[in-house]
Amino acid sequence: MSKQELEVIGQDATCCPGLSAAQLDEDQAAELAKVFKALGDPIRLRLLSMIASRGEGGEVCVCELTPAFSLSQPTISHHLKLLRQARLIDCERRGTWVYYWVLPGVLAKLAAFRATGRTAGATA
Amino acid sequence: MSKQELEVIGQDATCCPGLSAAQLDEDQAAELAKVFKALGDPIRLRLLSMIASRGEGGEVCVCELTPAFSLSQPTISHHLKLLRQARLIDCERRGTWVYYWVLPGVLAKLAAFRATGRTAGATA
DNA sequence: GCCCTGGATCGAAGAACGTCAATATAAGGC
DNA sequence: GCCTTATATTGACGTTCTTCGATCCAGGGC
Repeated sequence: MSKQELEVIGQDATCCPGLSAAQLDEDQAAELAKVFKALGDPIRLRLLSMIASRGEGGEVCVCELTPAFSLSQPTISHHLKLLRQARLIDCERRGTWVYYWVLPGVLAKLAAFRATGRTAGATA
Repeated sequence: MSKQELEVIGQDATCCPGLSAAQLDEDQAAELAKVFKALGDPIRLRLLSMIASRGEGGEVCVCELTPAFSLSQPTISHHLKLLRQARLIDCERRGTWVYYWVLPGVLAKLAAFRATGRTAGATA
């Protein structure tokens, strides 16, 4: 099923016809914009990158993330919350610590957007 | 050369190892965030979608874009400027009218980011 | 029970953003 | 030259974002 997406993405010279296939309606644009907005901050991008660096099924403790930035602990916690609200990551408390991991779904939808111009009307 | 990227993107179940390959440093994150921020607004997404709907080499006149939204003409002009500053589109004046088209480069970089975790240190 | 530690939440301050009306600029027609 | 049309720029206003210090909550050890 991902075959068609692959082909379109593969053509660097014609990368945009993906976008073109169908124009975004207002609802699709609003939903997509939320995700892009969540990614539109360097701190959040680095947080996501650090969490994703553990690979499939990997987790990172907040106690590893916070000291990696010269920002206060509440600020990091706030950015993690925004990433969670964008359904890009999720977390679980285990004992004293909280662990975060990446949710692949929404990122996959972004790729689908580029490839087909649609949001693959999944989970919302 | 896009072969490897294709493979990674194709695996929905393991969509994130792409991100994982290399962690973003501050500069990469800042540059990427600019693009995501430009995409993080529903109006700009729809503008980009409308322009991209003309396909490779296609153009759209501003006089077609502006009436598609219930926003003032200066506001649309402002959003187009932001998309231009993010190197997502470019424009040219021909007579009285101005025509916009999509620049494939940066969008391709976004795909590369998802696929390899790097920004393919290209133009900007 | 009390204390300590790791994280989240609250509330406020400043910066950035989206929008508009007004104005400026560019090009064409007279 | 002047007038009109299409687009960009300016300046202002309200909203949203980012950040912080202060505080709260959850869990573990005593």
